[in-house]
Amino acid sequence: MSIKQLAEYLGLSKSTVSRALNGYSDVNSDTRLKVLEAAKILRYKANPTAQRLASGRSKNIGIILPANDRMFVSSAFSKVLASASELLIEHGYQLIVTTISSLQDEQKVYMDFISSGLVDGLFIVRTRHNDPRITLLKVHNFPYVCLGYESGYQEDRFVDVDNQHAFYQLTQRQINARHQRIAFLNGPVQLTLAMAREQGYLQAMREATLKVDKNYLLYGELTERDAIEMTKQLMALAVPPTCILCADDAMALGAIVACEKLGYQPGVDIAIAGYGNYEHSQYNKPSITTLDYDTHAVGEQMSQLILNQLEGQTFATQNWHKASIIIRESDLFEEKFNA
Amino acid sequence: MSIKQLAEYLGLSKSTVSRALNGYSDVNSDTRLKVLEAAKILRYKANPTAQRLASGRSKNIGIILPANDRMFVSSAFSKVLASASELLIEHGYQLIVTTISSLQDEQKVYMDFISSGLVDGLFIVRTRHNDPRITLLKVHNFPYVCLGYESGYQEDRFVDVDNQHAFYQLTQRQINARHQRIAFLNGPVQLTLAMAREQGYLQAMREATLKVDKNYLLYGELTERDAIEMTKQLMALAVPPTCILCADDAMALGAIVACEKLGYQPGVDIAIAGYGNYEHSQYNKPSITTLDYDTHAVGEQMSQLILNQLEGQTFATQNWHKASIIIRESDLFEEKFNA
DNA sequence: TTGTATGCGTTATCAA
DNA sequence: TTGATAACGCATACAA
Repeated sequence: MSIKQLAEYLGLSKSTVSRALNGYSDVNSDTRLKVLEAAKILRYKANPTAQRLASGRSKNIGIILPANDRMFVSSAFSKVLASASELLIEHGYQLIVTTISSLQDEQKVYMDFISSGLVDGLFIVRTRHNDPRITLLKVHNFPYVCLGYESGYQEDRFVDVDNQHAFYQLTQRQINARHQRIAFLNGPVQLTLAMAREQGYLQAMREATLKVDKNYLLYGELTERDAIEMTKQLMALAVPPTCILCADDAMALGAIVACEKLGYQPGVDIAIAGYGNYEHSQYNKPSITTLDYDTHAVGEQMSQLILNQLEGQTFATQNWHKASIIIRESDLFEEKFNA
Repeated sequence: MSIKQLAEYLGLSKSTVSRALNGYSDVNSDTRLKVLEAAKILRYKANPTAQRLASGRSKNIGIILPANDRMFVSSAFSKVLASASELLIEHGYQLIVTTISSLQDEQKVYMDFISSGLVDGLFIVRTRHNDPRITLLKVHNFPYVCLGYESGYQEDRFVDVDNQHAFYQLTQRQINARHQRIAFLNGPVQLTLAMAREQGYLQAMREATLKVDKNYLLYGELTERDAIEMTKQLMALAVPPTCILCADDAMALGAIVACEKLGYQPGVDIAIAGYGNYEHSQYNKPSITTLDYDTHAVGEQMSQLILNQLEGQTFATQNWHKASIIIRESDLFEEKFNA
């Protein structure tokens, strides 16, 4: 069923049918009704590929994720994507996720993707310091929205959790609990989220005039495994910390496991907290104190921002989302910390 | 940079250039070299949309996932997808993931997807009894590969873990440990994976001439939450089980949490095991006895099967993959079980 | 071995 | 308000 057949059936020209279908004003309203009805009866569906070629637009938003074990695994991130997708669908767009393996050249993959006509816009996640992907998209004037922020980002092109404030709060909480030796297991240093979280941590420490031992600030992947290694290092120090903050809940779990193996009891001997409120955190023993944010709102916001660019929509933008502390067992404290 | 410009630059016709680029044999090898070189220099990239329209093929494999919280969250599944994607990329294909919300009509979404020309083939996951999606794809003669199996599936169109044998083994292990009252928290009954796992469980029980109390076989979503509810039911029975097998590790975690809340000590008072070897299972307290399979091989296999259909490739097919038990703490047993 | 011509299913431009 | 006609960028049957 092509537009040609539909036109023949109606005794009209392809162009008239096309205009009627696409809501153009210069078409007789009777004609439009007939066309619409016939389209319904004959179950006519425009071929998206042909539309794309002719119009230059695909109605797809893309996102490129690393094809490794952790591809989709952060449950918080999965929720963000799910709600981003739902809003797009409501507006006639589809989210399409594709993968990049570590063997592929990132710039080339992005370049191919945007020049393929497969997508009209891109979501960029895990933004990095001076992110080369953003440079590329800017150069080619390609619509995008970042999940992540760094100074210089345009207001209408990013959504982020206020990571700095989140970790500022989380650190203050430990300071109020009279911790003095607070370590921070951070994610990869080039990620903007890691930089922001670190800033929040440092700010709180500074304000409390607590010294940050260089050995207390470590970087690794956001995995249990790396956190275990880093925790071992921490606890082997001459003066180990009494509190370990982690860049996400996977690391917090790793820290807990490592501490226990070393004979410490998290939530009693040592305080540990994470970020992201991952599915598992509430069930862990001890349950993990964490930072929670509105994943639904973040996902929606990303879609709204890209639609603003693409469709001239005017969704009100709210770039920044707050994270709030969920107090659980892993950072309850005892007087002994202050010995 | 279109093929037309490239042809003009070379002083050749579009068709010759096209054939040279696409590896046709009826082109002079000198010409081909020139074309290839020029394409490289000028950074010519064929426009996929135009290719698709002209050839009717997209070089994309699609997969449609529910846009809900658990969309990507099983870590085992994420790994499967990652390696499926990697193999596809090696062969010039891309995996594209799109979502379906609970508000959308599934048949319509699948229909739109396959008639859009966006994908050449589809992966079907979470196969169901008499899956209507498969019926649809068969009717339209659209290439697909299932992750999941039910009697009647074609050999070259599915990959699956031998769920039945997996749970047969897992149940036997509990029987050998002299458990007599073994419950099974299963997934949604319409899923083929749930049916197969249940068969394995029943088979082992039957062979051991153990009676399966109807109250011991429950169905729910593969989530911690549902498992918690189901476990409460189980343990409230006049004669509660001494062992709870779960359809996946998320449920196993839920079962553990619920049992502890009720005063039981998993791994001591009660045995619990799961499936999938989720990231978290090894770190839980108690660590979770589970069934592990080669996610990498499964993902690769899916891609190979779809390429066999699409490209006339002849990858050797291995439909069935074995799961093996990883013994951990959650189902260690004590004599008291046999009181 | 190469080139010409046509088609893929739309949208968009311009006359009528 | 409608209809020819030309793109869109490529693939391909057929002719040369």
